[in-house]
Amino acid sequence: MPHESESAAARDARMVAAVLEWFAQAGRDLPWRGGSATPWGVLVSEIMLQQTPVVRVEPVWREWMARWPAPVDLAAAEQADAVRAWGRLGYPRRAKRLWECAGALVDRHGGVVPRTYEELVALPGIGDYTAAAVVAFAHGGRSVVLDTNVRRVIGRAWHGRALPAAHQTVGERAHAASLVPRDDAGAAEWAVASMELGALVCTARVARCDECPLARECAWLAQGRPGLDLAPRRTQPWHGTDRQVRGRVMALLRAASSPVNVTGHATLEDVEPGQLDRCLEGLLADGLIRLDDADRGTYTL
DNA sequence: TAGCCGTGGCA
DNA sequence: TTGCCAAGGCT
Repeated sequence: MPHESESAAARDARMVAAVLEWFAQAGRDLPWRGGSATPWGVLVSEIMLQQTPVVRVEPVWREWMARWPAPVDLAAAEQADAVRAWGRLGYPRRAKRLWECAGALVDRHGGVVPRTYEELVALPGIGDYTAAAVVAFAHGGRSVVLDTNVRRVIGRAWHGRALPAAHQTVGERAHAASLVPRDDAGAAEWAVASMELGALVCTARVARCDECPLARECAWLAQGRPGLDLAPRRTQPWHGTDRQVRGRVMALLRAASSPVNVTGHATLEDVEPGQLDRCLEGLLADGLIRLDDADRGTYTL
């Protein structure tokens, strides 16, 4: 092996070790961490945490765990109850898919959360990240957990890039995989520690480099932290969009205990009829709402 | 494969 | 105040 490769590998190992050491003293004590939660609890937390901050997830997660402590419990519930209990976490399709996931766990896996990436990624609502996360955090197994936090940490510290590209590349994934410790426990620790570093220190907007265990080695910091302001992020439109109207319809139906005449409802008077109809069609197609009475125009979850 | 899908807090 | 963005997945 060439001397350069040995040196790079040693440097990688040193940086990984520094992140693990940092996490041991700075990591948060979250209820789904540290082996105190069941694999099902970990899975539920991962779905809830998709694009949603920890502080908003935690109370809802506790309610779900008390109400549906195992997949079989959620599978026996009504989809509408799952969507309602999802509350305002956002992306209610996640609630529907999690409910479907519980059913699939009962049907295909005897009500048990499987241990392999391949089995997990085949379940509703579980993609590459979540499957890898459940392998690591629910079962202590080795996987390549590559979320936006880990991508940002690696991109900055190793490559001097302010923010990750919109999509993963083969090369990026290969490099991330090469950094994962060989042993199961070390791999799982690296996953949670590198994610935590991205969540608490190496954040997207205000990086706290003075607190970072990688500050001495960080390529991005060494270059003067370039490229943060001109970051080409696609701005998410919101006001007046279908997305907003869908959210308002869902909020209305979540709060209702009986079917609601949505198109005639006072709180939606400002919405163009055409847009409201389009959103209702979309929600019906997504299986998030049901038409109760076509003549009266009433809907339910 | 871009585009789409909620929500709320913060700089 | 408002744009940014937070542990993605699906089509």
